[in-house]
Amino acid sequence: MSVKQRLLAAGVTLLHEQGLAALTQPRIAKAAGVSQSHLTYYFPTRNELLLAIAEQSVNDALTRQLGSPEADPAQALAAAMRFLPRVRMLLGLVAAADQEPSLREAVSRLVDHVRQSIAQLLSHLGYAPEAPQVLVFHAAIVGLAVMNLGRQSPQSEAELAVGLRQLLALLPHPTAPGSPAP
Amino acid sequence: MSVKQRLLAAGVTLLHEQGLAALTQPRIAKAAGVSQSHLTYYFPTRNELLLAIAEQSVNDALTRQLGSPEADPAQALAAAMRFLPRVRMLLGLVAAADQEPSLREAVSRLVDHVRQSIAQLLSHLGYAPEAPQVLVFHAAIVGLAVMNLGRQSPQSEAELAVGLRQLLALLPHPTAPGSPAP
DNA sequence: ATACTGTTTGGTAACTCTACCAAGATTTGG
DNA sequence: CCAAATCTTGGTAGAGTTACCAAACAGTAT
Repeated sequence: MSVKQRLLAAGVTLLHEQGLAALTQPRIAKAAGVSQSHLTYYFPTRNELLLAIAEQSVNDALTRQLGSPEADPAQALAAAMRFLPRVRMLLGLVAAADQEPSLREAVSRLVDHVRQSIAQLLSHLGYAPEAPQVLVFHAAIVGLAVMNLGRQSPQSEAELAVGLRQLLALLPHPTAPGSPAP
Repeated sequence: MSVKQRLLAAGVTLLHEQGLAALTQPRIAKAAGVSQSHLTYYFPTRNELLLAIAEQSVNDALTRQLGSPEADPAQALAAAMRFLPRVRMLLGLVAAADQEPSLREAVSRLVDHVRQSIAQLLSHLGYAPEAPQVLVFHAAIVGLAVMNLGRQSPQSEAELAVGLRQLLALLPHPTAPGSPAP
């Protein structure tokens, strides 16, 4: 494993576990087992580092998400919302992109990919939603996950399940697999 | 206006315009026109300061939101999603609460209040949604706003309008249609 | 061997941030 | 009017951060 990969892996882990504020050069370098000054050899500025970590994190999440054919897609969605490290990572990404316009393209790609996999998941469930429905489905999942991260209470946990159930109820017939859309 | 109020107002402004990372004692003190050391007189620790600013910000947003009987509630919702300073503030609050459990109660109160006002807005529109529908409505609005903050692109702006329209279409018929569909 | 290229390290300058302290300035209560 | 409480400031210790630099190191081609 190259030093560069070790650095990126350490950065992703840090971003997952402690959020954007903990993503500093000394901590990443220490976690990767190299000197801090050596990190700047690979990533001269903090923005380059952040961009590389963001893309790595995005790729990780997508391959993990797309690479696993879930037994129950609805369960997979629920688990994804409950998985705080990823929500934390995404929140950090959004906050960083808000302040650093060069990151927004990466965020856009991530949003598109996630939405595509949500559409795929829904079609596996027997739904055939149109684009606007996938949009609100995606948005609602993001919103539920964010509101859970900020509260981390029994109530917010419960809302994840209730919200998901309600979302599925809003879509066209669940019991008719392969049902065509108008 | 007392010094304490000036400090809180400056903190809210900073949180709105530059996000959580910019919320430091020196900057708030400078914006409020007092010495930095004096800030610690009122707020000995950073967490106390952050909590006070968060609650002030929450109260501001709610009173402004609830205090104005909007001509068109749907327009108000669209405007709220597009208002980046508030989204930025909420994102910072969530991130802070994620790392600082003592903030989560304030976030919970905020979430409840916002959801209540959304329900009120929807009933003004002629809808009579049940609780789970308000939940997904709220979640979708949060998600749309967050995804827009992280991209700030023409596409994300467009999704705000499309998503809102789709959300309203998912709810039961308006019993008193005040405005014809565009 | 020698020169060249890329890797790695320790050290550090310059900056920012939080928290504290001693000492004035101002207001308030008796 | 005076004393006590409250407010306010400059200064600073100590920790953390980014970014840079000179120098040691390793491999590879000449």
